[in-house]
Amino acid sequence: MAAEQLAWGVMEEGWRKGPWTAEEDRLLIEYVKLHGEGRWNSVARLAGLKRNGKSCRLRWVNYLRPDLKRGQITPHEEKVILELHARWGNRWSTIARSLPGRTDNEIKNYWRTHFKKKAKVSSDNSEKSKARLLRRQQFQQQQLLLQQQQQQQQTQVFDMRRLMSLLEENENRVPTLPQMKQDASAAATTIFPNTIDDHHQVFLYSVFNNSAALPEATNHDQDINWDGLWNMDEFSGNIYYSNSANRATLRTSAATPYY
DNA sequence: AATCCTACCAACCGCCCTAAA
DNA sequence: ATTTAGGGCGGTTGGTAGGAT
Repeated sequence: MAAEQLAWGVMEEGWRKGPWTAEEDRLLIEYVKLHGEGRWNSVARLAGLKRNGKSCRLRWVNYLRPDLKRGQITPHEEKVILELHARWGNRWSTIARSLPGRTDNEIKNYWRTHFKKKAKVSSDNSEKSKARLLRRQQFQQQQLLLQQQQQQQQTQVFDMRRLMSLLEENENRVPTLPQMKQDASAAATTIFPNTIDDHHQVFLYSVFNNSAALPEATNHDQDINWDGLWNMDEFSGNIYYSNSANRATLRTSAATPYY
């Protein structure tokens, strides 16, 4: 192990590792000029570099390529990253294809440093979410009792404001899609025992369902509710995006009932 | 001034896929 | 049908810089 100790910038099995020197960069650039991209394992032999093919490819793709965009990620790029990550998850290369000049590595690093922490905070909040869910269930039971008392005198009033408050109370939870449908239906029948019909149920369900359509939802610069957004690891496949844009949509819908 | 902490990011690793031999 | 080389991808590591204590 003596001469091949695993440290930065030392030789391992004949290959140099660690940070690239300016001279190595120059040799690699020269190689690509002459031979084009590809055949990376030939670089060592043809360019006189003591780097393996993988290392050369990575250096070129992530750092030396002339079409790379330097500098800070712009707010617009950040928005694109957020939207595409919501859609694709950690498929960094797929996301990178939508951001010319940015590499998957760059985007991945950006994501981890800027947003991963929020995801952790969100995960820490999951216990609180469970407590909120319990309170919500209790609330629904109360509502059911209340509704039974009022049922006799209930008129055919479509009170969307009550629905709004119920939805807002639950804004941070992350239900599954079947739960969402069930909840929408339950909320509707709780509040509108006599009036709810298929038409209204379809509407209520679409309200919940629209909340999961992030690309449209985050095409706004409003404050995003990160708690709901970053919980994807824990709730893979059951993502619920809650943000002010959705609530704004809901308010609009409430003001203009959907018939 | 020294130490600690955090953000940033270049580079590596292991796994996987694909095409050619 | 199998093997192998080349390359892509996502996860992780470790060095560095700068700010906070």
